[in-house]
Amino acid sequence: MQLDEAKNQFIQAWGALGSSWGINRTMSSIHALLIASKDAMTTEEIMDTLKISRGNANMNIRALIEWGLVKREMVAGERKEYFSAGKDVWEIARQIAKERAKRELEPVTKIVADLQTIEDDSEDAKQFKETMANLEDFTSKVNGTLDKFIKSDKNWFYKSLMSLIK
Amino acid sequence: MQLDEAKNQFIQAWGALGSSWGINRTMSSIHALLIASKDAMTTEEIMDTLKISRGNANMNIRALIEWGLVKREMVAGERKEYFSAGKDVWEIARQIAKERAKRELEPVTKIVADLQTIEDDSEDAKQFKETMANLEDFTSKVNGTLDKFIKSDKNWFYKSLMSLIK
DNA sequence: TTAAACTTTCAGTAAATATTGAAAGTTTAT
DNA sequence: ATAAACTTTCAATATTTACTGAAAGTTTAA
Repeated sequence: MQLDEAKNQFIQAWGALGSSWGINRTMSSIHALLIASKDAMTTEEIMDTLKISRGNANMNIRALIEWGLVKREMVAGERKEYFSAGKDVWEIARQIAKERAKRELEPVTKIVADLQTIEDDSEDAKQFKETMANLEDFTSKVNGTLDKFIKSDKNWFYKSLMSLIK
Repeated sequence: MQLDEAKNQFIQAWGALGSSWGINRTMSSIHALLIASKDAMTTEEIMDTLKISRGNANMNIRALIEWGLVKREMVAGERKEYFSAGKDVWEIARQIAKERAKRELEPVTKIVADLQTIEDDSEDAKQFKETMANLEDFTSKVNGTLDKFIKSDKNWFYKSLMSLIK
């Protein structure tokens, strides 16, 4: 297999993975392309390689920057902007976990907490409240772990995980 | 707040959460409805409550059953099928993790392993292989943890998690 | 067996989401 | 100040994904 072919397959696979987890295909593909590339790339190069429009490239690069997965780089003497992605997989996972927890888990946790305040003592309501309480307990534990993970350096998490999986 | 209103909000929130994680809204809503309901429900009741068509209800109920999140129940003397969802949040998380890892993580892991076999010793290729190796290491660790999680009883995971987050 | 009670399928349609590309906006060098 | 080099925006459009509902299929009781 050639390097180019390998990169290509990686871009495909990463793009598909993203899209089945609710991240748009182009965003994941650009991310994959930058992960697989040694050097930083310009918008133009990204457009050409992935055969996407300027607008699409621009929007998704910006999204990746917002997620903290890609950063802008200036090359001395050049007017263009260059983009690169971190190669540290732990860091990538951390960033993704952080963003998604913030955007999607937190709002639900808030609602679930509220829902336990209903005043109704039917059997049905009792059971509902119990389920919500369990759910809150669970999400707060997940969040707690994520928080530690997010704040931790790679080593801390690595060690904990190792001891966890023995 | 009334119980019905609370259930409603929960259904909305759970549905939105699912859809931002690549699980369709109806599927998550039905799941939420069944989690929030003390008794098992028929297709008819689900259709009415969520205002969805028969076909949609049927397809998503079947998907939930495939995922192991919902089960059919027969009520003695009744011809209709009743459906209910487990209320144990740990079990739910376990089931979801298991299904998604199988469907979406495994294929990528396989590809990533392959991609390290390219024969090319440019700097660029060297770096690419290194990134892929890290990625493989990472996913295998995640998978290992998931496996333990999936096979474990609630207690095992609870204890491990507690020690992890201290 | 047959007909009522129920479940499943699927072609057509609707809704949500992503993409394009041209125009507007911004920055920089001279 | 201005024009070239570049970035951003957004309305129109294409693509993907989900939903409907009627028809076909299945099961059960008598």
